Amino acid sequence: MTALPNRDRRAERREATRREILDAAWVIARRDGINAVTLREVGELVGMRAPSLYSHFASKNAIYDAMFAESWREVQRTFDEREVWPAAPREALLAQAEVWFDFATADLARHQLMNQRALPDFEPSAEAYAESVANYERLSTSMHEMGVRKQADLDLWTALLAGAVNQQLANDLYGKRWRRQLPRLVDMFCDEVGIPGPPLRRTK
Amino acid sequence: MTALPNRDRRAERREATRREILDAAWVIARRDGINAVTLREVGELVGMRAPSLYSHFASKNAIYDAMFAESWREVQRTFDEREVWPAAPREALLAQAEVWFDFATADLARHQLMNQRALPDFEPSAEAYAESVANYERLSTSMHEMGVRKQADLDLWTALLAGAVNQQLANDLYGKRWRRQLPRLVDMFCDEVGIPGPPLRRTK
DNA sequence: GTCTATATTCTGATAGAC
DNA sequence: GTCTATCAGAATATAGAC
Repeated sequence: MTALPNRDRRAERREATRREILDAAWVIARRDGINAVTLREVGELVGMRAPSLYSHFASKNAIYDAMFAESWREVQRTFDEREVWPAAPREALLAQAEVWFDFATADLARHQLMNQRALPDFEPSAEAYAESVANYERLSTSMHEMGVRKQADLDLWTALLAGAVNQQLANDLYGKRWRRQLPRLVDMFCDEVGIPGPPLRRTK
Repeated sequence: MTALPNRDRRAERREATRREILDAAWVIARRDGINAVTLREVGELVGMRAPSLYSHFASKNAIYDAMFAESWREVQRTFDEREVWPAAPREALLAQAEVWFDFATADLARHQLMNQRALPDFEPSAEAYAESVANYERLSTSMHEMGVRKQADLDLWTALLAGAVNQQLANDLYGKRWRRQLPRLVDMFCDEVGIPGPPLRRTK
């Protein structure tokens, strides 16, 4: 009985190539927009001809699908990586808002893929979409623990965050005009839904 | 001295054709997305071959440019058409918010053209962009009259509106989940920036 | 002002040799 | 798994006849 090696070098290599392909797609997306990714250029960046990509992804949309899924996993990871959150509820909410805001505004192409329907012929697969749902559930649970239990209150919170992100990306791509509003938005939200605690300092 | 006719029938006809072309482009955009407009299909809908469109528009982007400009003119017109606005400031703000919200959510393709960068190779001309600036100035003036004078306060207001619109379009396209939040958002805003008046009824 | 014909270029995807 | 060759089709835009 010969023991198999406990590392599958072939699978590792294969996974590394998929990684390279996705990285190349991200480079193009960040440079020219999420729409501008073409198989030819992805291939060029990884040193392959376009048809060879089909050995690793079933289609172009399969590449987008993997990008979509990994973006949402990255959100989760970004939240999980931070071990300490403020104890005071308003400070905690602000910290969460800032993490989400910074993530969303750090990469316009990613944001368009995740949150806007920028790709006419792309719809995430069920598996990829599940990553996004998982993130919403993390948010929902976290808010529930803070006492936000009504759907309408959660909707209010997502609207406040989406609005700040959206305005920042649309009107002040490299600035901080709407990021500065986050403490204010958190206070307004907390006052509205009855989360106690001393108000955060505000930017008036 | 022969009098010229006081109607230029040729110019009228020409303008009517431009109008038909734009209408056809809107039909396609609403059906398949703003990206999906092609000159072939626009031509088909107006009973022309694609190259003939070049007699009326210099390029495909010139069509998008006209669509962008007329969208913003339509916003202006929608606000101008309404003669009576509530006297109470909070009611007035709510009415304005609803008008904007309803306009923005009525047509996803139009919203993507106006407010998101859904078309990689399109940038509005200076003339078209001026229509959007004019709208912001109308908003700014109107808010100023209500006592909202700080840029940060105006930014707050645009973030609240953008957030509600964005969430509605992204997560509840045919519903009213975020439209119902408008009275609440108005009250929160007024409390925050010091606009007096009795609170609106809220949806909690 | 509309047409035909065409240039030019690009796209995602497949077949089959190696 | 990667290649070459190619398909099949789409796109915007231009030239020039009528």
